[in-house]
Amino acid sequence: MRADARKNRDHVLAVAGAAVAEHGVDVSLRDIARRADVGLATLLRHFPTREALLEALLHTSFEELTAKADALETSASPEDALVSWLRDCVGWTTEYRGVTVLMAAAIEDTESALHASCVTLRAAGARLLTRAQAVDAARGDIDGTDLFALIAALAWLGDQPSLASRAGHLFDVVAGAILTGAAAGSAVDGGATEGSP
Amino acid sequence: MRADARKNRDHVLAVAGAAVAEHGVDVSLRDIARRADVGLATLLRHFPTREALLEALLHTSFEELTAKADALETSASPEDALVSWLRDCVGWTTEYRGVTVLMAAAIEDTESALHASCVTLRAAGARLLTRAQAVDAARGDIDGTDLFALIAALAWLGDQPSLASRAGHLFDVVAGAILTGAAAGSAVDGGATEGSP
DNA sequence: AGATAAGTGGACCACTGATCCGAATATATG
DNA sequence: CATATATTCGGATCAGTGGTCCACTTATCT
Repeated sequence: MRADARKNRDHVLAVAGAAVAEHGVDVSLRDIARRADVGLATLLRHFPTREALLEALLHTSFEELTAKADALETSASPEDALVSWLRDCVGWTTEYRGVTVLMAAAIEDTESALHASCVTLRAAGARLLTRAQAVDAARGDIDGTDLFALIAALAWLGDQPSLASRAGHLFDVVAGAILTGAAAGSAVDGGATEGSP
Repeated sequence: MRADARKNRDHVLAVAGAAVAEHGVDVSLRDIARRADVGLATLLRHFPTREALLEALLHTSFEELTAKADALETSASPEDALVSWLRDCVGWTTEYRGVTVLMAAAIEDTESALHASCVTLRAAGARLLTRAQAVDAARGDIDGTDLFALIAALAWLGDQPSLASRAGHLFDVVAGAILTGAAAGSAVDGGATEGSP
């Protein structure tokens, strides 16, 4: 790649990061190009689709999450590791408003630029889940895809302005449903606001 | 309203129903107008926003769901009534792909044409929930909005092609989390496919 | 320095929801 | 039945979206 192209690419990526943080992943690509003083065509050549742009943007985040899963696998009890990692996953998505829908679509779309990252993430979660199931800390009738779906659903809740305030509490509820309950009381801090209609 | 206008309105509504059933709630309004042999402006005068069109389209469904809640309140045990109604709600949304996002946005947007219907639905669910909580059949730390959020999250799962296959099973998981567990085993048929990665 | 391959971005396309306004039309009145 | 009027209609238009094309510029290598 030519030096100026690399510079342009990096600059676009930096601007895109700011734009996504500000307006969510549905931000207009044309706006990003404008803010980067670059033609839309240039942006689209470096990143042919919105997914490709996001993949480049979120790549390190994905790696961090899978690394964290690996670390937790040896540093924490199976149930603590699982719940802690789930919390990290859901919490992470809040930084990228709207990314949940794209990830849900990508997990089965091998054409999507986000596909590989999503599959890796699911595998990392599946490892933690299996480990928890092995010691009967998590119910046995769910698999990695179920876990991925639950993460996505909880993350989606956090994306909805009207429901985001409940996301934290409902995370505890759902996490409690995943765990068998033996040690759930300590693993899940159910201290959220009591039901207040 | 003039007779021809009413006829036009009804015709548009019928066509919209077919279009939404076919392509989901994000179907192009222009397409609906075209299929109804009507100008886009005509459609938008009868239904100024997409929400308004959907409100007219889903009005009877909303009424049926709240009526069902009322009926269940006297015909079934608190836990059975709650779970059965939840299942109906989630199942209903599958007929209108994409409606979940709009409903989540409408529940707190008093300007939305769907606002009133969503609030009514939430209230119906809250009644069933309170009744179940009164006999300790449902956990006490969730309220009507939490329930609405959980329904929305499960419905959203059903909207995602890649995750829809898990929606049924995960409904059981989440329903089990709402119930206290005393009678959960019988109220929730956990017979879905075992985890098969 | 010149040849050549690579990168660029303005102009364009089809599409979206939304708005305007002259034309068509149903209804009410003479 | 004929005319007047108020209502409804829909094509034209606008700003916005993602995406594609291609003449032009520019960096790089010989």
